[in-house]
Amino acid sequence: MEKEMRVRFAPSPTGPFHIGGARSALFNWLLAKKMGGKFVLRIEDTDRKRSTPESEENIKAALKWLGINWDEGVDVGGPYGPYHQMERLDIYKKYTDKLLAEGKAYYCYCTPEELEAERQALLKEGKMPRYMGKCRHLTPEQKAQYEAEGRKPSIRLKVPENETIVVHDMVRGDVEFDSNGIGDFVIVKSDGIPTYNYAVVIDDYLMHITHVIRAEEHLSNTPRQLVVYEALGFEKPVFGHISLILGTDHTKMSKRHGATSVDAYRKQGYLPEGIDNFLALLGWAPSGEKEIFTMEEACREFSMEHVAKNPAVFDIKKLNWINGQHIRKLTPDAFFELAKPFMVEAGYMTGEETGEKLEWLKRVVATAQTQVDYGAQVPEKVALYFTDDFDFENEEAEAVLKEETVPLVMKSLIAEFNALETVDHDSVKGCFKKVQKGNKLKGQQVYMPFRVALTGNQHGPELAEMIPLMGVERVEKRIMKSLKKAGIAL
RNA sequence: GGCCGGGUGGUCAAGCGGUUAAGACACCGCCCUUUCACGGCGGUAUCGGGGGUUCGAUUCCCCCCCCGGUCACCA
Repeated sequence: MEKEMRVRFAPSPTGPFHIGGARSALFNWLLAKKMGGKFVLRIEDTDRKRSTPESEENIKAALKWLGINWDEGVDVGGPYGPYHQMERLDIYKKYTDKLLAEGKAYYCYCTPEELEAERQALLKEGKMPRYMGKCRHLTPEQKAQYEAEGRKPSIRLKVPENETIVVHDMVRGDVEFDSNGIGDFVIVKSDGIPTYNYAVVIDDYLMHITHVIRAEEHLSNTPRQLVVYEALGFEKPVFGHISLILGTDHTKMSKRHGATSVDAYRKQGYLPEGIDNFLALLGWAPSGEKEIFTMEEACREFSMEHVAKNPAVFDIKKLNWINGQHIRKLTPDAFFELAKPFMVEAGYMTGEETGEKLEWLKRVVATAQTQVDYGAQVPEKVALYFTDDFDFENEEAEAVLKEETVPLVMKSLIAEFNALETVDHDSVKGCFKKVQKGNKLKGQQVYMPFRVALTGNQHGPELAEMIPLMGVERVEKRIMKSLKKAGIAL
């Protein structure tokens, strides 16, 4: 039997959850689901200065929102916990002691200033800055001397010389590195906390991770981690480095490219299925031509073999289109729920409405479902139902009302509406037809002036849909006001 | 700068030695519609450059160019 596939997502809680992180998590999740494996969520909180509980909560909430649930990890537990690195310090220590005892690692008493001086000197010579192993062979006397000075040592790993380190990568193939390009790096900081390149190896091994899928920025870290695997005698996982997401200027996506946090998109009223769909398409393509799909459909087809090597530019227009497609598939009630916070924010509702008022709001919001790409766009689309105060959009619109048939059209239409027993789409439509035919007018001559008088705009939703929602009384008031403004008497 | 990765239309991308080089977004036009949107149909536009290998290169190899990543007691 094949060994169970186990993947992980291991963010550090140092800021709002980034869209790039979401894609890494998504690819891992897709792979795990596809292969019937397990997805582990580990929190890498060893950077005590930047890690915050808020960030961790933000990440977990965003993952849940996106539908990326974890089988093992923080909060849910699992057989290989704990899943916060700061709770695993004793575990790392055990391995560090072993490395020290075997002479594979050593104490380094260099100060940041000394390190910086060495780096600058190397740079000056045109060499690659790296640690040259100054403390590699300290005598007991020298150590005692440093200790007496009160220097707190860090611990470095001895990196073998003249070796070719090859990373077997699922998306890039074999990538070779020269071990001489890597200096003895720090595995435990002077405060006793392990560094990323060290802790990640121990954790991945202990958590039985079989496939490490992460962003390309980690590719050049991988040879360092491989050295740790060797020193510890651990079996290595398979790696897969997916490309970066770029901004429109082709540099790594950052704040100046607009919203980069998952939260920002959630707050704009994007759908998790829209974001997932878009992210999945960045670096991966399904075999067919269908580009709109659910998470379930995606993981059925997902394969690392079809993951692209080249970085992808984040195109908000395509995201909008994809999200719009998912919005159109929503039930009216689901769409209403999506729109609600924005409607409340716009002051169009309180969220406490019930009965007829609520039903009316739902009907109004429903008119926007084919018009928007994300929730925040709803209020502007339905604004005309909430205020009777409007201007003509331009002179061209106002000019429409100067037609000589306008007074007749207006008078007849309003009379017809008032005579209606039930005001709904079909009956209103009937009124338009009756007035049009009865006066032998063209559609343009009746619909357009009425639209302009009613909304001030030449474009908008279907009149037969709009009028029942506004009610005849309001319609009449708005018409009269517009005509007066345009200087037309009935 | 060293090391590493990448380069198919404006963007996301199929392609894996022989194709009229898919498809999607965006853009333009047409249709539907009273208008807009939705939807439908169609169009413009691409293999970074130069050498090889081969009967034949977008596809394989080399060089150049361009872009990106990384060189921390951050992850």
